[in-house]
Amino acid sequence: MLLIDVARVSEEVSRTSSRLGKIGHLAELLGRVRSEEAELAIAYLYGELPQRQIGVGWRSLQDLPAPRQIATMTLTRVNDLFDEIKRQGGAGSQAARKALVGELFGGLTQQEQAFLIRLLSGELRQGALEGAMIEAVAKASGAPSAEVRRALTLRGWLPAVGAAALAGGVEALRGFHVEVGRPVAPMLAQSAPSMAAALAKVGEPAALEWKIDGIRVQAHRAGETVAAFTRTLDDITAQVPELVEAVRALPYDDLILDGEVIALRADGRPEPFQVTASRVASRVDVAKMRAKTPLSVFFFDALRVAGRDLLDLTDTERHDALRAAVPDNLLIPRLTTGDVPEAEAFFAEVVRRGHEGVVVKSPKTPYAAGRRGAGWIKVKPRHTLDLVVLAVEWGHGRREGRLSNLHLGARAPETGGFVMLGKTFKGLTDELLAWQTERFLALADGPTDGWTVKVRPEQVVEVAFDAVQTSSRYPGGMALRFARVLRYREDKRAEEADTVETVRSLMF
DNA sequence: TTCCGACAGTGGGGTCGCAAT
DNA sequence: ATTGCGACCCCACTATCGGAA
Repeated sequence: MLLIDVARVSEEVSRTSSRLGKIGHLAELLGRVRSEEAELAIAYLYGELPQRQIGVGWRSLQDLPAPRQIATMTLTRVNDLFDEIKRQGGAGSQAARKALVGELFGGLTQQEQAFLIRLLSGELRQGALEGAMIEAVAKASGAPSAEVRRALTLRGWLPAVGAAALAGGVEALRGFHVEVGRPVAPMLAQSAPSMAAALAKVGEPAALEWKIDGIRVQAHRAGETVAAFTRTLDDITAQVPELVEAVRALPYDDLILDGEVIALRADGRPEPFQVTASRVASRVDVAKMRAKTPLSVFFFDALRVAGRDLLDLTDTERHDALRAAVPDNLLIPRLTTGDVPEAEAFFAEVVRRGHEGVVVKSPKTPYAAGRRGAGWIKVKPRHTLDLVVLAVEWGHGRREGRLSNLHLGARAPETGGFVMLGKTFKGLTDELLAWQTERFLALADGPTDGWTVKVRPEQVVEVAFDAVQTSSRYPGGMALRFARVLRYREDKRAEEADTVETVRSLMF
């Protein structure tokens, strides 16, 4: 199959607003792809590469050769070039990589180039990704989408599942099973603004668990072999020897457990997320890092114990199996209750201990792998500040032509100025986007680089955030984590905004 | 007919490792 | 030695479609 066929379908999908329409276009292409190229077609059409990454990002996609008129590039040839690009390494590799990227793009038409740029920069922006592709595979293969989802849960790579479905239908999908050593897409949590809201969503009684601010890890053990995978299924076994040792010491040798690794201080309180992230990301001298910043591991779910798959069991049943396999000191603290005051006391205690919040779990739900199911609801405390908008950036995509991303500043009374604490684009409705575009154009002040519009510091905005963290990027040495807009404060003047000192007092 | 679950999009700060400067 | 880039860790929130109620 030619790349142009895929690029054309992608464009068609972009133009179609109906979700069923998008699925139809995708399925139509899957219906005519040769089986050897099915995996490639599926991957490219939902924004993935079989290579996962090839070391080419937005910067490497500048200054591309002129397009050709005639489309001749096949999917197989694209894949071969991706392989070659990925293999480049060592001194001079950037030049070699650039040459290969040039060779690839020099063989493409305008439309194909545009498609590959979007694919490689991770922004397909066609309104259809994995969810739509699952349905398209189901439609093209004649298999129920639930079967496709199930196989995907167990295999973790949709192109492989899709190719199997297209070749062998439901029968082939049923051939996928849990394999120790191959990660399962982890279940994710929705969020709620309060414990009461979370309990109401779940329906009481619920299991409450500490939410600790570390790195999600899925641990596998087959015999004496242990492996650890992140949320995106990357193998980080080498970076977490503490986990490997802990799992190897368990009394079962055929296991898949779900948990979190985190760096704790000597007094048991959590280190800031940055410390845990630094430790887990370090690959060069793990032993040295470990001596300085040891990791603790805590488990909260079990997908397989003693060779028995637990995915379809209820939360309660899985937790019983977990407790049988893991000693108490490796378990995330948990309380089952339907009582709101009791739940709120639990929440307050978790926060008092310095942890991130609570996950409220429905006792009856199975492990909804890869989904943000209603079975898990996270609740976190929320801080707010009244800050001043210092500048605004033009938006992309559906926000094109709107001023979108706000630069936020706290008041610095001693200088009479403002200190930037970060940016946010979250929490804005279309109505608010329209309003702020007009408002900030009216406040525009000074030269613009065509991207960022500086404004007179007069507009106060109430911002919610999770924490203040140390920052080497911003002048105050601190930045907001997960900042989002709550509302504009038309009743407040900039001189009444929160100060840098107030923000500093919120750091831990 | 209305409601709500699932998805996709729009970007945020921080960290590491590597190659180029 | 420093800087830029790619990849990946954490992520919140809104709009939209279409099936559920």
